[in-house]
Amino acid sequence: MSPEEIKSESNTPKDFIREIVVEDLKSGKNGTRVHTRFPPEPNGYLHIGHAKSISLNFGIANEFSGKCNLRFDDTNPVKEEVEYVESIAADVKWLGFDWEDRMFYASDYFDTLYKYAEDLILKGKAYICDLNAEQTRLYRGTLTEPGKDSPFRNRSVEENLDLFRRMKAGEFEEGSKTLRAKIDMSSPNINMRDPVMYRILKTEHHRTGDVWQIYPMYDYAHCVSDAVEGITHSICTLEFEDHRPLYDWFLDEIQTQYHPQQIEFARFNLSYTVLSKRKLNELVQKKLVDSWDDPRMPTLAGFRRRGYTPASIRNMCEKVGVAKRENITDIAFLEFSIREDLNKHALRTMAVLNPLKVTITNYPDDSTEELDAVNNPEDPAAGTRKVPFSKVLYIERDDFKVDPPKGYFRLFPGNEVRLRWAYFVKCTGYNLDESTGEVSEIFCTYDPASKGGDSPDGRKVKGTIHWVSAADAIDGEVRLYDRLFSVYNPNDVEEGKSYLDYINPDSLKVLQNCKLEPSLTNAVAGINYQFERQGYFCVDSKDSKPGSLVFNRTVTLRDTWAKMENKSKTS
RNA sequence: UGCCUUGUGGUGUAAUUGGCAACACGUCUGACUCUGGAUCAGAAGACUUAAGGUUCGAGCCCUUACAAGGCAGCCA
Repeated sequence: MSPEEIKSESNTPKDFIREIVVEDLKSGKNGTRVHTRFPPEPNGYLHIGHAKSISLNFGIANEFSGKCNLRFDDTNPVKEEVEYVESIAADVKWLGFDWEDRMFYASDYFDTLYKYAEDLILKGKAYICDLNAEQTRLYRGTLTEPGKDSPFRNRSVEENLDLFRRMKAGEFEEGSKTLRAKIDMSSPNINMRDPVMYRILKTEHHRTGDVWQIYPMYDYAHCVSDAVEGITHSICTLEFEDHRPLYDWFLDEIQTQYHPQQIEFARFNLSYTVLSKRKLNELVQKKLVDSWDDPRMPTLAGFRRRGYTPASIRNMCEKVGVAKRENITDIAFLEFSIREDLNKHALRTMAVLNPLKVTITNYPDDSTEELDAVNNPEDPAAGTRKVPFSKVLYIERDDFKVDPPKGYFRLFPGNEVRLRWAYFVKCTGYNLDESTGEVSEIFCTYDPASKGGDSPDGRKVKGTIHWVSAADAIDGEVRLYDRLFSVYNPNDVEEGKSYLDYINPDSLKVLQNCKLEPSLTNAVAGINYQFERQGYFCVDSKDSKPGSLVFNRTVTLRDTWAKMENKSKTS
């Protein structure tokens, strides 16, 4: 990108990180390079919070003709597994980002890290400490009191080097020794109080197997990994702000060729859900959801199974912006984003979720006809399809009322509505189920002249409802998903309660024997459909089988009628 | 009670060397409509945490408060 382009770009509003990048490009700090990285620890599945970090890092690289690496921060073998690296890579790819040939691991640099550690020892900037974990904590001091020097702080370089090599060789027990940076035990920044660089861990590593007995800590490994990869801007979340002086200290002491700049931004939070790995894990462990990819989970796997598109997630991340203040993004942003995308792209179909039988009394008994239905009014290129019509149909139970409330303009005795893409029908009567008192079926007459959905006499109807031919319908299961929690911020609840007390009991409703239009027979996972007037749905990738289809509701359509009803109920 | 960071409509973000607080979501009207969807038009909603100060003029600069978040793993 030329300086002129950078200049003109800088007129449009930018977040503070992109501003820094632009400034660095102008000053030539890193030449013309922009190089970021997304550095997940492979100890869990990616969630929507990671999506923001991913689109920030890859997005910046793309915008400035730079590069973004995928790097697994795998310095703690006791928590990390290959299963996670695979799912993480798949999720990043699904989101639509490409690390090309740059998938790296912090463990790729274990040799380098070790060598630099010896250099630091040689410089007298690191020492082997025999304090155990408990003692280390005591010596560290507190937030308000300075720490005390470790009694091992002044070992000779020779002794330190010897001990470190023997640590590496596996001569010592776990927890018996650490390598520490020699900085300042009285620093007001606790991270600078001789932080541990290496600990002894006799656990097999998912990539390096059992060759290492010692593993580097995050603070040491991360900055060096960034430097080795030539990262220019190392973007992380706010809780690492206090670590920045340490990040810089290591790189200054080691004198790496590159010295990336760490920049912190506020992590993403979403209303009506939780995003901590611990809490998400607890939901799975306690079987409050069925797995990590349960469509109610805010994991990328969950959103994917729910029917969210990568574009909708990327768009939301962009719109939400990036800053340094605590925030909770309303899930309405995400819902807007998915509706915006699906409205343009989803194929319209008709599906009756709670069927009510309708007999068209003046329609010939054994006749069926094929009517043309538009696949997507937003996209003429999507074409049309045929839908079978016959004497007996199903309509949505909610679309008929014996006693319609004010403003209701669907079916009720004496009222005429349009069956979408079919005919005008007028309700002439209904039967009640004697035991329950519920409407069991209704009767209508149709106007043959209104075929296709318009009456030649110019007569208008207020309501249009969806329907499906009883003889041609296929049965299917439909899972209606809603927000997982019933409160805006489940992380901040009444004293004595936990987020688990606020799980939305109606987050999942399963409907059996829904009646779907026959064109849905061959529906497959990965395609988004709109069930007209209801919402967007997709085939469940796990439980759906040909012949016994299962659909997930991604999100409802906006429903201003429901809003009006709710308002009159509460007022 | 130490250090770091952050306070702008309900929510998320803007405001270019100090110059009428902008945009999006949400909310509310109305129009249109073969989806009570979409679309279109419009409205309401913030004296920018508070109090001082500098200035012709402060969301922006300076004080001092207050509030929120983070930090005492051999986690990341």
